Amino acid sequence: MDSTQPPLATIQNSLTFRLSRLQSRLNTQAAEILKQHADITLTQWRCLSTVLQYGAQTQNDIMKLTFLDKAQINRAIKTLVNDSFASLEDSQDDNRKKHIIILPKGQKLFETITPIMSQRQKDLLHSLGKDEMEQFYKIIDQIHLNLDHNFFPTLVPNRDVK
Amino acid sequence: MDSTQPPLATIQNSLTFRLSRLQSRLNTQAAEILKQHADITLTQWRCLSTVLQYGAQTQNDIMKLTFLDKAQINRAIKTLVNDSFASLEDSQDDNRKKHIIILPKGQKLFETITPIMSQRQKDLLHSLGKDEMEQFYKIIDQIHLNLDHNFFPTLVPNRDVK
DNA sequence: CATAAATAGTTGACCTGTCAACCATTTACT
DNA sequence: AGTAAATGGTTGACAGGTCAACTATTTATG
Repeated sequence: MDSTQPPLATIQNSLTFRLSRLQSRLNTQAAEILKQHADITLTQWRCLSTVLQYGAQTQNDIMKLTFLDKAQINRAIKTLVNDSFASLEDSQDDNRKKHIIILPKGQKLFETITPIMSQRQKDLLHSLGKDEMEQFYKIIDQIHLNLDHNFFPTLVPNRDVK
Repeated sequence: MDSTQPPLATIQNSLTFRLSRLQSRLNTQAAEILKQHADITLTQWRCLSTVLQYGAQTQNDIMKLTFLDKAQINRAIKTLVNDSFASLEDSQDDNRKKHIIILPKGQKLFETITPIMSQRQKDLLHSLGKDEMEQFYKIIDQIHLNLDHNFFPTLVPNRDVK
């Protein structure tokens, strides 16, 4: 391979590749920010803010809202409870459900981190126009739709290579 | 939480959240496709195609091109070698380097999978115009730049919450 | 030339995400 | 009412990604 300049322009044409790289950097950064201000993971943060911002009351609510894995949610909540950010209480109407109560410590954390995360998002989108951003979201949605719509007729079970 | 319709519109406004969800779905799908046609992981596939498409000759080349973790690359290559998709030979000029040689089995796999992956990408971008796509890539690049440019002055070491 | 620094690769430990199985409870069905 | 199915939550096992330490070799520096 030529050591002067790798053909980044070409390899980075792969959509999935580019997204995965961006995603990985964003995750690392978010995790750093969280670790810096309190010892909580990104998943824990997402659970906490889903409860406080979007009114999720149970693990199942969080699941529906975030599409995170329910095992992951369960463990994140367990840790939040362990660290006194939250507590669980049995539901009256349905004994399977457990209501997630955010304790003062969790509230305080939320209030500290939220503005930081908002600012981060602003900075990430720095220099992007409003319509560019909307365009971006629109495209993400479209890709989701394309995923839903079961394309890839050529990929359905077939002779394998192995 | 109201059981009728969760406020998806609001939570999904988070850039990182949306990207992470999209990314996770894309990964799952790619992994399925690969598993279906041969037992190789997404990382292994990326290593293989980086060698064959972009002329990477060493693990380090792959690293520079893909930004994958070098431990991850090392183990992926090890497995590819184990499964006779590739082999390693010591470099003449530099005894630290090991040249990655793709064996016929690896070549054949590459030739089988490549058109499938290309088609997949086409399908994912189905109904997106060329300029929309370019716009999309442009925005991804801009976010990368914003990440590089060390924003978040408010986030530098500070009083913590803990 | 000798030492220090950089580079390529390797490994172990750990952490996160994912999958499937499972229990308890509730709901739907006959 | 009694059984089957669905739901909410819990757990164990495992694959994947990440981090840091380490070896061996090469390059840079005084």
